[in-house]
Amino acid sequence: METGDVDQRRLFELLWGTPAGPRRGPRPTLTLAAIAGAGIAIADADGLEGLTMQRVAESLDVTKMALYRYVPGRAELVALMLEAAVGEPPPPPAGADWRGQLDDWTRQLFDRFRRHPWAQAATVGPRLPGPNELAWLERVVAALAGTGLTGAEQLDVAVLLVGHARNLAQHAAPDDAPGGGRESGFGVLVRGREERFPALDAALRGIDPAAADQALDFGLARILDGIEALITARAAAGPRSGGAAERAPGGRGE
Amino acid sequence: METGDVDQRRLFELLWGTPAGPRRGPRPTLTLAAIAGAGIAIADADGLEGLTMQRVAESLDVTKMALYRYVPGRAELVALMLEAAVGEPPPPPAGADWRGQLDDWTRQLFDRFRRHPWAQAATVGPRLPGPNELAWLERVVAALAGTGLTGAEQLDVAVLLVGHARNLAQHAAPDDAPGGGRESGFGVLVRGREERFPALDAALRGIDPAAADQALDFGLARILDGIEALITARAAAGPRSGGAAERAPGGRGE
DNA sequence: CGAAACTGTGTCCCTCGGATACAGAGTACT
DNA sequence: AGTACTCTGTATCCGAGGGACACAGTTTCG
Repeated sequence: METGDVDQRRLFELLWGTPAGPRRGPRPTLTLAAIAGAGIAIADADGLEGLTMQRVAESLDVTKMALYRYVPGRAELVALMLEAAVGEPPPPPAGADWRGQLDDWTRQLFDRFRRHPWAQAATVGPRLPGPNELAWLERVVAALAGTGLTGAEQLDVAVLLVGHARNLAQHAAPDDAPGGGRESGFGVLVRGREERFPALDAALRGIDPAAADQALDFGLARILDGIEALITARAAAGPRSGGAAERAPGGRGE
Repeated sequence: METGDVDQRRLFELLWGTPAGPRRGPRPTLTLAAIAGAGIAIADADGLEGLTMQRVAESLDVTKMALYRYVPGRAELVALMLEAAVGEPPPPPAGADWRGQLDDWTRQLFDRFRRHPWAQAATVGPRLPGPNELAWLERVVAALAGTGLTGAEQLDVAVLLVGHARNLAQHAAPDDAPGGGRESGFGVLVRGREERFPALDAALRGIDPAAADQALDFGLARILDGIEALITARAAAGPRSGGAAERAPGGRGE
């Protein structure tokens, strides 16, 4: 499993190509969308390691090899599943400023990741993004237009938010830890080793098991606060004509 | 490959257990550390999908099945490799405040991830952390002790920073994109579809290819700014006795 | 010195991704 | 209409890889 060899050219055609005109032979019984959908259903239930060409084929009432008429291999199938699973980005909330838009955007993306835990594993390493994925990105950059951030910074914000949504979805994926307190996860590991992890022990002691798992909110608020600080500082410092204001000199932001 | 079935009990023993006393039979020719090291070398070179029990065994001059005397299976081997690859956390920079400590911490972790690209894929989904991993976490929480943040918030900061380091390592892993501009990555996809991704196109146009890939710095600065804002606000609002100040009410902070 | 326990090995099996060759179906051209 | 071409789904086969199992050799304890 996990051959990893992706046929970039074929995959590009699958993700970005047009449906192609009328062919000559017998008409296909399957569609890319149907195959991706079947794959998603399986991966949602049993994870990526439960996704086999055999099972996808069975769920579509065809032979395993029939799938290879549509998809070059497993890796490309996963890429198609990912593109279908993220779907089109939702419309931005009406009348929201950049912060409201990004807040909503991140939560929506988080939700997508939570619904498809396998998407975590499918988004490791450099890969070819699909139209939907790029459309999500477009939303972030569009929301930040006119804030005074440079193009590079706008993309960096997108990377930052995607990362946060992705990561938090991972941590809270199947809500395996009912309480976030000392009883679950790290708690049982720290117990009995308090002298080795004193700070962790102290931190875990003062946790309300009910009000935990707000890591998404917390991190998102911090990130947006940091961006807001940069935007206001940038606006106060030099409200130049909104032209070719490039990456501000000075290495590490601020 | 990627069986995914992890023997939690055995793995816990491997990660946290003591080396055990003298046994009876012939003394083992291998060590867990040696096996993990061999695995790391292979995965560093060819990625996780290049890591097979066969190859690990060959590089240690034993049979494949000999490995199973030490490690329950491939999944557990990867967990051991991860624990060994992250290693012990570096000592905090002398005389640094919480911000300096966290900044250094994140960059060090980023470096670890960059050195072992497979660690990305090995850290998806909930898993049992090892002593080293917990020691890294301890450092963050220790750095934040006395800042007025609650225990839960301190852990949330750790999650946030780990996520950022992990994500950025992924994006810039093998510096495949020499320039970050319109020529690489998204650039070629946006070109010719400017009407579909107008904001992306505008953002990509104004990018200095040389000064790109500062996403780590940018995101980290934003995150730390956000945390700093919270800390100062918390200190200004109510400098109570540093006792049981729990999660501040108000849902989405700020 | 024998028994027990542990190590490394050889062999076997199953699953899974993928290549290849073939038979049928539908379309385009004469 | 008929024929040739092309595309679809299939059956068969292969190799790689993870892991079970039984066996032989080795070391230590009673």
